Amino acid sequence: MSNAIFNLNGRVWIETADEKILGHGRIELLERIQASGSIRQAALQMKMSYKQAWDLVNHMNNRFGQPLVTSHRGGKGGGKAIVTEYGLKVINHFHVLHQKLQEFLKENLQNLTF
Amino acid sequence: MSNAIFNLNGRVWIETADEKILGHGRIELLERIQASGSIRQAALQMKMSYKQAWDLVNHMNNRFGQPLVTSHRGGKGGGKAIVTEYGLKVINHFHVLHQKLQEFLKENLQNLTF
DNA sequence: TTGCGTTATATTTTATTTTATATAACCAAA
DNA sequence: TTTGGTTATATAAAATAAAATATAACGCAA
Repeated sequence: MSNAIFNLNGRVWIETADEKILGHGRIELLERIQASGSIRQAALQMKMSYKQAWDLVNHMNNRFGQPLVTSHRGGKGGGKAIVTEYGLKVINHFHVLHQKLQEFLKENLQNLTF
Repeated sequence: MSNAIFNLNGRVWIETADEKILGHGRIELLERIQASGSIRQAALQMKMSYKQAWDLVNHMNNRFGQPLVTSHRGGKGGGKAIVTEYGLKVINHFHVLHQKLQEFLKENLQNLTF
């Protein structure tokens, strides 16, 4: 039977020896960049500052061996950002992990006795 | 084969509809209170302020149906805090969850391809 | 060549969180 | 009855984090 009061939740993330480099929030950011073609639009959608979004993208690009996002300024629309093939692969990979975790959480919620 | 650069990590926690009420850090706090018999000593060990530790304990006691920690001031040693039977049960339960998550993480690290 | 909307970056300001400080209440034991 | 070390609580100070602001660079399109 399920527990009506408490819920079991969780997160997974990718880290190096000393820092987190990819998790739930960054994945959402990547997806919104992919959908909008713009770091700024993605930031607005997630109610974060452009600076914060740019820092996150920059950090990911630095930590992974190759860029997950490439960007250009000027031109039609003022500029653009796209998620690379590698970035898309990372997103998909993370989705699988996330899905598996949801199953894990669902299974273990059943056993909660408090 | 395992991945030499990246690691997969994660956490689980108990929450109500609107807030987290028990996770990794609070469990460690409970354990240290149990071991030392003191909120203050537990806080010192975890390098957090007494206030922060007390707030966490108070929050847990409020959110769960019954207290996980009971405390008394004055007397021998100046006062004391103990983890209730219910609290001990919660700790053990969380340990099982944590252990299962570690296995989950270990299994899925194998599949990391980036 | 001018304007547009974005990327990229630095700096300042504001807000939030954390830590420090102070103080009262408490009670067993000396 | 005094001491000691803790619980419990409030307030002030300090440290961090977040947000706002400003500005240059950019290149396509009108």
